[in-house]
Amino acid sequence: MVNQVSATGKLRRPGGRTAEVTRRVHKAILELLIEGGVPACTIKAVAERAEIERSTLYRRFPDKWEAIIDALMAHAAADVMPDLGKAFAEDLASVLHKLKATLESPLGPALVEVAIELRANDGADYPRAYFGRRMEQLAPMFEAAIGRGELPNHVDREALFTAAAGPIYFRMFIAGRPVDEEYIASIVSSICWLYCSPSVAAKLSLPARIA
Amino acid sequence: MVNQVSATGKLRRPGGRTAEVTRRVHKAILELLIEGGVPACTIKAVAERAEIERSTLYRRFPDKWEAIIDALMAHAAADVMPDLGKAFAEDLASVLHKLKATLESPLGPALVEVAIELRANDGADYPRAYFGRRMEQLAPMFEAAIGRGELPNHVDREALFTAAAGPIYFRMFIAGRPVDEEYIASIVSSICWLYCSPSVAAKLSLPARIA
DNA sequence: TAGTTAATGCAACAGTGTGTTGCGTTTATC
DNA sequence: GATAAACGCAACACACTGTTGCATTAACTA
Repeated sequence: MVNQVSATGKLRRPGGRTAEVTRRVHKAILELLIEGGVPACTIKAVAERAEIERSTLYRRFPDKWEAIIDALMAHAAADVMPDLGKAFAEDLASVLHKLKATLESPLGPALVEVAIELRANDGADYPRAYFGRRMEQLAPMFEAAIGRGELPNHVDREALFTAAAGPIYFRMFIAGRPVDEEYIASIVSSICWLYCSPSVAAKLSLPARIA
Repeated sequence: MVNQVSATGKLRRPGGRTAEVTRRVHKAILELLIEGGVPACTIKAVAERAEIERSTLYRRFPDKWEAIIDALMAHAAADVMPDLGKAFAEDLASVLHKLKATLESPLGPALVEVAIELRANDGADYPRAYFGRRMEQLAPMFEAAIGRGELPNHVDREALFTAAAGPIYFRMFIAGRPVDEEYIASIVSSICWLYCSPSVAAKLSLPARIA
């Protein structure tokens, strides 16, 4: 009788119309997040944009945050990283440029806001899952660098990426300052200086200890 | 007639009862943010906690975010940094431990949430102001380190602090992972390795290029 | 292909938070 | 002490959330 999904967490008729509804809901959520951020992404607005009923959304998701998570995880799963280049420094710069572009897009603040909101409420499950997905996507970059001998086999990938991406998030959202080419280049230099093998680091024109 | 403050931005009778109302509002906002984060910090709840009228809040602040900014800026202004030690690495570690404690407190997610929310809506004025205030508070630490010869005179203080604090924010809120003693120590080592003068860096037992 | 029922559409409802306004009262300032 | 700034009070309109009962459609399966 009750159409709730919470019991199993999965729909028992995932095909056809249901799949179409899911697709439209994801599309509507992402569009609304891009257009007006989380404040614009209300259940009512999502339902209208997706041309479905509000009650359908409430029967599918416990609250709007679960719906947003669903859409963002699907979006992340479909996302692809930049093509690999010839050197780790080059690849890392590409990844950070892509990150900058994402965070500067209207979807950027929404991504961060969702992570913060969910951490404050329901723990860190979503951030961990989202971050884990991102690390998986970065695996080819790390493996290529290790294959070239630029990074040691046992490099702490998460620590490296955190040291690279953390300052970008911080500078953009916490410090409220722009992230430009030069800043990204300085991050790449620092990371390589700290993590890459001596032969790679030696080639860097890093004005070390002077930043 | 209309009691609005938005025109000048300042109250024309800031003393006595008005000052008491301001004090109670700030106290109520911080308490509510600590107890239940931004979701708990509604205009209604603030008014009840501060034992004032809702309309008074609406006449003072354009919206609840302005009220929250007011309370957080006052809180930041009254905040003090840890006492200075004998070495820059020591001081930086103290600051990062304090940051970790703040971010792990119930007020932590609220601070980030406010920064994100405001950046998405009204630009980056508040994050810049808040960050600027924090940098001012860190000035003694930098000047002491420069005085000891540990940091060069022209060190980019904002870049240094961003490289130190950014990964902590990222690891805690974006990656959803805990920040422990060891991680802070590794950050301090990395920062000193990158920014401190060679004589200081030489003393560090940083497992460089191995993380 | 037909039957079962999961999934959705529809409509009404209660509850809560936001933001505004008019008017009377208190009190800070000169 | 006079003036009006600031506040208290009360009522209002509006938007979003979340729920529920019943009708309708259509996805699965036997």
